[in-house]
Amino acid sequence: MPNSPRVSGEAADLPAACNCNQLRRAARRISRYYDLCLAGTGLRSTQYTLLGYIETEGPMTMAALAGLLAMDRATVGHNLRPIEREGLVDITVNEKDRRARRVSITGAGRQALMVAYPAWRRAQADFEAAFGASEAAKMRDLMVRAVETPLPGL
Amino acid sequence: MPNSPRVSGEAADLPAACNCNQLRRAARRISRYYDLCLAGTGLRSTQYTLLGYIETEGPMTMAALAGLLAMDRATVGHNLRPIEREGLVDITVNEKDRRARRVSITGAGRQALMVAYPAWRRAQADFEAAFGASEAAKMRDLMVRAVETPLPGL
DNA sequence: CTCAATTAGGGGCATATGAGACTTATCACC
DNA sequence: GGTGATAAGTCTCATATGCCCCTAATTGAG
Repeated sequence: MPNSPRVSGEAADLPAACNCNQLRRAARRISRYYDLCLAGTGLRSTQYTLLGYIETEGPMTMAALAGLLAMDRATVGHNLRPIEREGLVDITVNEKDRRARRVSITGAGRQALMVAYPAWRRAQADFEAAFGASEAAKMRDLMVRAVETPLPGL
Repeated sequence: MPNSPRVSGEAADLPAACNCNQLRRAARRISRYYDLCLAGTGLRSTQYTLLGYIETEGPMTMAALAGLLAMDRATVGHNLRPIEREGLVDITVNEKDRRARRVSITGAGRQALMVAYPAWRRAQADFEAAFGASEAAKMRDLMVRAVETPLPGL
């Protein structure tokens, strides 16, 4: 067919030029590797990160967790469900402000974190060996700046 | 409590040092912004990207799409479902290799892409204005290299 | 003190993501 | 030309992600 209308000239390389697409592509691939390494520890990468923040920052509200993770409040609630069910975190009503919940890590949660730590270490080390440690540091810095970039309406 | 055992000394800043976490944090935030801009166009960012690849690269199998998107084959199948239902792509059996499916964009799919293009352009422009165009280019380059980094068992 | 605006979460919905087991089809080797 | 290995997709299941709308609680303006 002679007429397969393209969206536009500039759009021809859209996917490759799209910041969002490239970010998500890389996030998928790296997440798969970290999850592969974590397989068998009982924790997914999201859960490992969630527990890690609570462990290092101490008990906090879901909104605070959402801020740390650059995650929607509702998503935090959803993601806490499985690890609450397994007793890795406690969620209690904050008596000072009864709207809020206090999310804290349990002994079992710390245990799970310790068990998973070597697997995470392996993922981190493998990735940095292949990608380059300094490149990885550069990448993390860019990611932090991307998260902190103010965007209209967000 | 004096004894709140920490996982380990090195683990104290785990979440911030984790390549996977920082990548996902940024992907969440930037995705939210692109999706916010795309709201009302009828396409999510994933769907826009999927259609964009099919439009620019031409009809291909799900496995080929999975490769382009650094996405699991099953996930490609799932993500095609909504846009197939809405008639934006056609999925037909490849008669040369009856295991494979040929995924192609339809006229309605090109139309949807054209309608969403200004919104995508706005998201891209806004992000690069705030983050810096050269930083964005640097980021995309790092993301491509991350995807192409060989990892054991992946 | 009162009431509107705001904030914290929950519930429902839809898409996004990938593992694992399975089905079907192709290919390579003998 | 069988036959075992491999490849493409699907189905099921569980988690991940974020929207909207809702309720409850707090805060602020007057």
